[in-house]
Amino acid sequence: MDKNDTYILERQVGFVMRRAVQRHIAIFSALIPEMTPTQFAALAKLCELGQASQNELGRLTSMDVATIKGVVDRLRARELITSAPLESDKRRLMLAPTRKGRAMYRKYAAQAAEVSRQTLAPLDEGEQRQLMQLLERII
Amino acid sequence: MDKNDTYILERQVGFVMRRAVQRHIAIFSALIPEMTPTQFAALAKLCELGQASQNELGRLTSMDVATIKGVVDRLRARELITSAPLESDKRRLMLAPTRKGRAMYRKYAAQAAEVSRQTLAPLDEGEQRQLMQLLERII
DNA sequence: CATATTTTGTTTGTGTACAAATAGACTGTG
DNA sequence: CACAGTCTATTTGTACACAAACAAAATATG
Repeated sequence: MDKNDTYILERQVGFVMRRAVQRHIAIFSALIPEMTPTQFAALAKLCELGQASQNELGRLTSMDVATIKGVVDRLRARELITSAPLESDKRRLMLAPTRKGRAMYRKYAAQAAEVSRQTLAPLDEGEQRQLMQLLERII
Repeated sequence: MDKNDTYILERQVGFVMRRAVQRHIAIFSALIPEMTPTQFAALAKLCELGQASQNELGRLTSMDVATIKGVVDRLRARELITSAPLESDKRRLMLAPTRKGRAMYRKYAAQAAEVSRQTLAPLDEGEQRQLMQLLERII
């Protein structure tokens, strides 16, 4: 078998990305132990929108229906968001942040930006921009 | 609030990486529906090593003790690997691929490389190298 | 040698992540 | 209006991922 034919785990994008995500999550949970990146993403997007249906929020945060349900359930259990069926379309579950949810978001938005900063810290500014642009193109 | 102070979910590395990983996993499961990326990683590394303890394999594939246990359990249930306590160190559980496991690895190694190729397909060769190098630096 | 520490593995609990099946509500078209 | 197709949400099952607590075995150190 030729050396170049060999499958080298460490050189596969999937493996490297998985490790980079692991490091990112570790940084996140060190800086923001109160919630997970996923929960913060959902809360942040909902605060940005003011309100949204569960499905909508899932699409905008790239979570599938089952995943967003779990995240929403946990945010609601902590009283960070509310949910109520929409009168004009009884299929839809409208979500909105509570005052507590907004406060939580405001409290951690700067920290969350710091998480991104620390994650990218090994790179200079130009490299950071490059990485982001390259990543966006393989989504 | 200044516009530059606003936390924009879509511009955070964590979010973009999460989406890139999602796409990668989708490509993987389309090309190799028989196993998950994680399972393939463990099998590939074990085939490369010939044998390893569960702990060792976990470290080399970046899986924590609980995760590698689950992955090993599932690979063993499918008779792709065997496990046996080591006589000279009864704490350690030595793993080795079965003939079936090696065959599985050989069968899909090329496909797995193709997964990486398709994941990076939107980029030209230079950009692919760049992305890999940048990712490796933020691990 | 005796015991403190480290290493390896297991278990439990929580939280993503997705597929597939189901149910109820809406919409479009005949 | 009827009803086929679509949309939203839920449920179930499987698979990572990690923290924390535990047990057993090995190693280090006094």
